[in-house]
Order: sequence, then structure tokens, then C-alpha cells
Amino acid sequence: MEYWLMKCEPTAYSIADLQRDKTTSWEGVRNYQARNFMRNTMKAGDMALFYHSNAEPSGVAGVMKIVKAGYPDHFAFKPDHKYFDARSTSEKPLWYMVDVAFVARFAEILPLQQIKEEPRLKGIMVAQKGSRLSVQPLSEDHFKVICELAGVRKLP
DNA sequence: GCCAACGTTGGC
DNA sequence: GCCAACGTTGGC
Repeated sequence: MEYWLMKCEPTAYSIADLQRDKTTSWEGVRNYQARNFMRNTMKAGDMALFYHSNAEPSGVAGVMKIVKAGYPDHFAFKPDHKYFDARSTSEKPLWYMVDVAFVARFAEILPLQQIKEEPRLKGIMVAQKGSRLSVQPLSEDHFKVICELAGVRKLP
């Protein structure tokens, strides 16, 4: 099983929205590196941190689970959709998405600042300068440390 | 809102 | 294949 960190601006979709919806599709990723992770590596059963970017404060907001591995992002096929991309077709899809399910919502956002200050999280990708990748792999240790810092003792 | 860092595009 | 121009991300 792999662990991930996935970013989203909470003004677009937040952990509260996922808590309400229970599951959602994670569409609109338009970066090749992130796409490769979703298409090639991510599997149902993997765990992921939900990261609020461009937020006050930015940081990890909760935990989710991958419930469907990578499949073609069909929003890219819809000409009127903001995620439309004419280069992507159902015969040769360019972009991929996954489905995720709500697992836990942190009582408080774990701010990026705190992640940077924690020695056990040294080297974590999200804390690196200029890290813009919206789907990042995460070590099991880092995943557990973040849950512990957020006060999540046992995941359901 | 600013802007640094990064990714993508396209002329050559 | 180089690289300047442009667009986007995301912390602050």
C-alpha cells in the first residue's frame, strides 16, 4: 500500500465538502508527473492526506482513502467544461483521475509551518521550496507522524 | 495581490 | 534541441 498527499484549494473543494459527500472523484489534475502517479501507481486502498493549498492557513486538513484507481478524466472530453482538453480523447485519454473516500477530518488544520518545524518530517516533499506537485508520494512514517501531530490516534 | 518557482509552448 | 515567453501554482 502506498501513501499520498493530494492538494486542493478549499475554496474549490474542502475536507468539509468531502465529509459531506463521503466520496468524490479527483479530476482536473493537469500535470504529467501527478498524472503518472494517479495512472500508474495509485491503487484502491491507498491512503492519502487532504492538503488545503492557498488557504488560511495552508496545511493538512484530513485523511482520505483511494477507492478507485486511475481512470480517464472524462471532464477533459467536455468542450464546455473548464477541464476540457482537446488533445484528450476517449480512445487516447491524456488525463486521469481517481476516486477518493472520506476517512477523517482533523480537529484543526495542521499548518505547513508546523510540518516544516517537525524534525521527524524532515525531507517531506510538501515542505520543500517551490513544491508545486499536487499529487505527491508520502512515506508511511511521514503519514503516521502527521496523523499523530493532528491528534488522530487510530484511523477507522 | 505579489512574486518566486516551476511547467509548458512554440519560434527558430 | 534550445530557450524566451508565457501561464500556473501556491506561500506569504
